[in-house]
Parts: sequence; C-alpha cells; structure tokens
Amino acid sequence: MAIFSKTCEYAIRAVFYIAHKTANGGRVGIKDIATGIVSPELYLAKILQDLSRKGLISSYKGPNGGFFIEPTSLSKPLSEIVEAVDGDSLFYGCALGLKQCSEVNPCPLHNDFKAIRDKIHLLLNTTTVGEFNNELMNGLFSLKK
Amino acid sequence: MAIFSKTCEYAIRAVFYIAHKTANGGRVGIKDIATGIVSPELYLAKILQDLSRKGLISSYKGPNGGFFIEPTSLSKPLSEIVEAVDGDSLFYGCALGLKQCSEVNPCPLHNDFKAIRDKIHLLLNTTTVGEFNNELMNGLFSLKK
DNA sequence: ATAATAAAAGACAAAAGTATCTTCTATTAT
DNA sequence: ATAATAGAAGATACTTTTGTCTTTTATTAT
Ligand code: FES
Ligand code: FES
Repeated sequence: MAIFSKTCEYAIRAVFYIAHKTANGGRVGIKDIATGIVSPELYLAKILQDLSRKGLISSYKGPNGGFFIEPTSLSKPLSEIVEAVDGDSLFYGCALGLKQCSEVNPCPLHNDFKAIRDKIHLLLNTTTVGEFNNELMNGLFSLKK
Repeated sequence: MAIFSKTCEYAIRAVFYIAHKTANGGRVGIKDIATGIVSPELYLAKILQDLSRKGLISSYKGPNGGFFIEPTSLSKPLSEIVEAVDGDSLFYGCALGLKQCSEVNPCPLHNDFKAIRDKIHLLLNTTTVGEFNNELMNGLFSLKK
C-alpha cells in the first residue's frame, strides 16, 4: 500500500505543478498540468475542481484561463491538500484499524505508531505548497510518473 | 487513507491474537480468532490460509485443530506480515506515486519522506510477532475493532 | 469406520476507487 | 459574435478491494 491514494498523489503533484508555474503570475490549463505530471486529464479535472471548490487552488474561466495559486495560498501547508482528498485518518486513525485510536484502549502498535504518525503530520504541516518552486523550476525535482 | 490495507490490519491483529493465545501451546480456531479481533470470519480465513502457505503462521487440521505460531516464529518481525499482504511499496515506494523512488530523479517530498519511510520500516522490522503477548494476556492492549 | 472438526479452494458478489465520455453552462479575451 | 477555457453534472466502465457462499480435503477422537 502506498501512503496516499492515487487521487491524492495526483492532487499533490498537480498543486506543486500549478504553484511553480504560476508563482510569478499567469495561469496554467488542465491539459498542460495533466501532461506535466503525467495523469489522466479528465480524472485530474475532477480532482482540481474539487480542490478549487474547497478554496485550495484558484481558477479562471475563458481564454487564457486556467488554474493558478494565490500568492497567499503558496504558504498553505500540504496537509490541507491531503486532508481534503484522503481525509485525516492518516493523522489520527489507528494503525490496526480500531474504530478509535485512544490512549485508554490502544492497539499494540499505538505508542510507536503515534510517534510516526505525528512525524508525518508535522512534515505535511510544515511543508508548504510553494516550498519547492525554485527546485522545480531548476528541474531538481520531478513530478512526472 | 489508512497506512495499511484492511486486509493487512486483519492480518496483523490476527497474528497478534494467535501468538498470545498459543504461546504456551495449543491451537486456536478460526471462529475464535474472528470473534477475538472482530473481523469477517470467512474473509479472515482466506488471509490466514495465505499467511500459513507463506509459513508465517502454522495450522493443524482435525478435531482440536486450528492455527498456532511456532515458538521460533514468535520472534519474526512484523514487517514480514506486512510485506506478505501489502507488498513493500510502503517501505520503498515514492510518496507521490512516481514509478521509481530514486535519488537521481526524486519527487519534492523524497528527502523528508524517505526518513519517515525508514522509521516505519525500522519499527516493523524491530517489532516481533510475539512481542506483546504479556500485555495482550493482561488486557493492556486491544485487538477488537 | 464414522463422525466431528477445521483447513483449503474456487466461484461469486458487493463496494470502493480509478478512469473515461458526453453534454451543458458560465465566463472572458478577441 | 466567436472562440477558448473552466465549471458542473451524469452516465458508464474498469479495476481492486473486501466480503460471502459452497464444496472439497485432511485430520483425528471415538
Ligand atoms: S490505537 Fe492503534 S494507533 Fe492508537
Ligand atoms: S522519489 Fe518520491 S519518495 Fe523518493
């Protein structure tokens, strides 16, 4: 099992792509994004519409329209994207699938797993949407499958 | 998304259950296990048959038959269970779904994620199947959904 | 031998996730 | 007005995961 759903992988890659493409203004179309991150265009469109509805990214209709990210949104943590797509079970759920992760009735892995879960949460809370713009422009990081 | 598949959650809970029930000899039947960890009996049966085929647990047919775990198997790491059920993508796969996680063509999350991934791997490599037998017998840990 | 018990196996079914296609509407640059 | 682009909605399909049902086989107490 991967740590994120496929939908969430597409979402994160797309958001990084949009961020670094529009950090200095402009918009980027769905075709461009789908090609840039190698993902099924129409499926990605649905995902981005959802993220747009939730205010995590912005869009503009009409010619030269497309998706973009508000400068202020560039500092949003990646955890918001993950939570919007995959929910928060990665941050708060029990590793062994107990209905409720709790200190009073923990599963055997609780203590060790909680520490790891918190690290994941911290990573995604402190990583921002626009954090890798420079590296992405320099081609140091890849978003292509 | 949870960190393990539902199948893997059942598998781990069942293995812990069998381990602490049969650490001092004896066998435990599928009905008992399914009740003990609150899981669909027939689905769990398939999972356990698979683990048995792979030698991670043992079984005995006939009256008073059932599943058990060899004393030597109690010291096997939990990672073997996880790998048998969910594969190794949790340990080696790219967080953002790139075909290949690599240093030369990394995704933006590669560095930070690799550290977390390694912690998960270490946790599962150092946690053994029989590690929680005492706590489970004392009711300190729960395996029930 | 027989009956009881449980594992094993295969077919099937339901649900969720992933993906595609089509149609229509809204917006805006030209 | 026209063309370009995204939003929205709904139908459909494919795949994987999860779960159920039925039958067969193996073992052993009696
Ligand atoms: S109870 Fe399982 S992780 Fe907390
Ligand atoms: S390339 Fe994505 S985690 Fe290594």
